[in-house]
Amino acid sequence: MPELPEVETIRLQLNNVLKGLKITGIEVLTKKSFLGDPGEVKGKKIIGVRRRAKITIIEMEKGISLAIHLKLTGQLIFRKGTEKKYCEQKDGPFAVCELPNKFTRVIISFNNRGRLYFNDLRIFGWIKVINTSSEIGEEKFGPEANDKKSFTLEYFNSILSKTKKPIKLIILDQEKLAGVGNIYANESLYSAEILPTRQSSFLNDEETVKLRDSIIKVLNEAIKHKGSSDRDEAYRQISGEKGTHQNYLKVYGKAGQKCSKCGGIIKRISLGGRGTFYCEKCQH
DNA sequence: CCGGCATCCTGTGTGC
DNA sequence: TGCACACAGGATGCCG
Repeated sequence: MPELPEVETIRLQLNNVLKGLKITGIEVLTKKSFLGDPGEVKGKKIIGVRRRAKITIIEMEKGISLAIHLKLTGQLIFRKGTEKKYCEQKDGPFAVCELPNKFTRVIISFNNRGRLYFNDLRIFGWIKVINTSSEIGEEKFGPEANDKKSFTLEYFNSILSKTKKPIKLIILDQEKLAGVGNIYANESLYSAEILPTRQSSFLNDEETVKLRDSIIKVLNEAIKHKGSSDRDEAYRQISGEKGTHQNYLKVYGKAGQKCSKCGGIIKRISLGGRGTFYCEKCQH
């Protein structure tokens, strides 16, 4: 679920509330969800929270970090015993009125009585104690997709020219471009008016420029709107509130509806085993 | 090396 | 109402 904009929103908010705190305890409720020794981080002070691709990295003193991947259904909810809890959605697996809940896998406690709840319905996500960034394969990731300085046009041209794969699969490949997931791959291609199935090496110069601009623009817009909580509404900000960018999506999950630009019908196909949405009329 | 598929899990929605 | 099946935002590992 969470892609770059959602993880970036969480990172920013966690950085605000966790910086300077000490970890006082780690409770692992589901073994598969926590990799490494919880004792290694106990008592450590938090220096800051950063992000690489879709991984949140809580950096502590002595070069130790907690790397967190939310995969499809992970949530990170921060709460202090005293503060008013967010409670809008009472039912369903992603409601966070009462914590811990059935899907809470790890609870991290801090010296200000705050707690960070890692919830994950499908148990695909993980928290990992790391000493070096290579333990999460950081050096393998491509440039950050929302950063026009590292994601250059020259770089984009070079990776596209080398492959015959459909363009959507390339922008979803974290080793080529870091942070784009299924929602924003669909939205970016729509914005650039390019079909997801187009062969990468056949994009012309104009299309390549437009697609790069669209990816950067779409991701940064979504960050402004604090991410998308679509469909099952798993994604939450650290307060438990939903994001708002779902209200701005143009094609993702909209099969059968009218395109807002041209009135054409939004189609759904499967590409690389993932739901793929596009407007047949305005994407070429 | 590549594409395609199954896999890790649990839950919801749809159609018969 | 029951049941079977499709689908779900990610990423890896296996196969031929």
